[in-house]
Amino acid sequence: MASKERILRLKDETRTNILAASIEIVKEEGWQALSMRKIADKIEYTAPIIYEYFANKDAILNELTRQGFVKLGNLMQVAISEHSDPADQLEAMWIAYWNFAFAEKEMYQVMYGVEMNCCAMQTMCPDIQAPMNMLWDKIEEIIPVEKRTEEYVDTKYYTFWSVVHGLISINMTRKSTSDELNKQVLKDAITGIITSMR
Amino acid sequence: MASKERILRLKDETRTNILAASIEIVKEEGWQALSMRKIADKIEYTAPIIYEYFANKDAILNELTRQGFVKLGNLMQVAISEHSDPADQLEAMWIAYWNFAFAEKEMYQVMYGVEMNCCAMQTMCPDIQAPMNMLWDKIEEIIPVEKRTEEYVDTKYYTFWSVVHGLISINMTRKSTSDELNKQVLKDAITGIITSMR
DNA sequence: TTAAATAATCTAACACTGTTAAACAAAGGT
DNA sequence: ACCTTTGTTTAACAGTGTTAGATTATTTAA
Repeated sequence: MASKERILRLKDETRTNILAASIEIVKEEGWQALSMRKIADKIEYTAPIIYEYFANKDAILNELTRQGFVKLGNLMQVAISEHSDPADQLEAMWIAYWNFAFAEKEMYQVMYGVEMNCCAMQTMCPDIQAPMNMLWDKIEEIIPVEKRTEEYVDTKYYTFWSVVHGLISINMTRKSTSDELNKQVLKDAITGIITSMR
Repeated sequence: MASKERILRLKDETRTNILAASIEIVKEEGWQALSMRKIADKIEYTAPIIYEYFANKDAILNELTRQGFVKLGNLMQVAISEHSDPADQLEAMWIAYWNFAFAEKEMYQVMYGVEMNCCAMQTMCPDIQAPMNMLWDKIEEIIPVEKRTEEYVDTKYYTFWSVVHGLISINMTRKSTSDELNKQVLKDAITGIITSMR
């Protein structure tokens, strides 16, 4: 009966292998170069076998996206743990967000890219919502009680996200801009919004 | 000898038809549904003749992108002409940018989408640079002379763009946010940056 | 007007893509 | 040993961008 477990473990392993191979290809050649046959080649199987583990290609991308959000959430957790002042924590969280975007560039593109299938976003599984909630909660914490309405927190959250995400996407298409300029704008924007909301 | 001109006019016409058909398909089914055979169907030809007018599919997308930037530039020109105060002009320009993004959603995605081929951006033909220059110049105009260094203008330009583009992309993936909230954040951000830079 | 040359257009194919159905092989249980 | 289930592959379909060759239509020259 233990062989059942071994086989389940093996199945799980090739599932993991599929995802690992996918992420490898995406990192090497960009996510538009990801093909079922290329994945199959890398895990030394033929393409149809992948459909035993994932419904289709989108399901693979969805899973990668989910894992990306989990990773981002963990990085934010670390950022929080390294500071005590809420404002410092929030800043560290956004910088973690920024660093993640460039450390896992292709990942970020799949996670936030305009081109992604919108259905994935509508599902909005908890893992995907987690980083957003972490930021939302921290923003709420910083805003003084007398201003703290849901709408106000929302506004600030979207302002933050817009600035950071906008800056990231602009830097992904045009790499010409200097890193100092970027960090300058980023830090300025973050501290600006933080001071403005308390 | 006038027949030569007629023929050239006809050639130009089918070139225009190809672009018109493309934009139609893109608007109807999104830019990922654009295929050479679908274009050919729409202009009542077969696929290979498109290659008489465009080197490949990317060339078509590039041309559409160029035309998008031209259109955006014109809209900005109108925005300028409708105000006299530079700060009002700049605000109107960004709002024109915002409106363009949603009026020509697919266009904007092709123009600024993270997924686009980066080579198109490296070429950076004048038409593509035009709207950027218009904004840059207007920002420069508003900044008082004592602060007016190239780096400072750059910083402000990128801050603007980040906020607006970020807000746009976020709203393109998630439509849930209320329009009032968006306009609020947009106007707040624009006036905020404007007051901060003079 | 007819013949040759040129231009315009299409057919067919190649090498890909995601995806599915059917065939096959290997293992397990009875 | 047989049957069933599971894992895996082969072959195919419909679609993609793109190109070479054949075909048709038009213009030019004799």
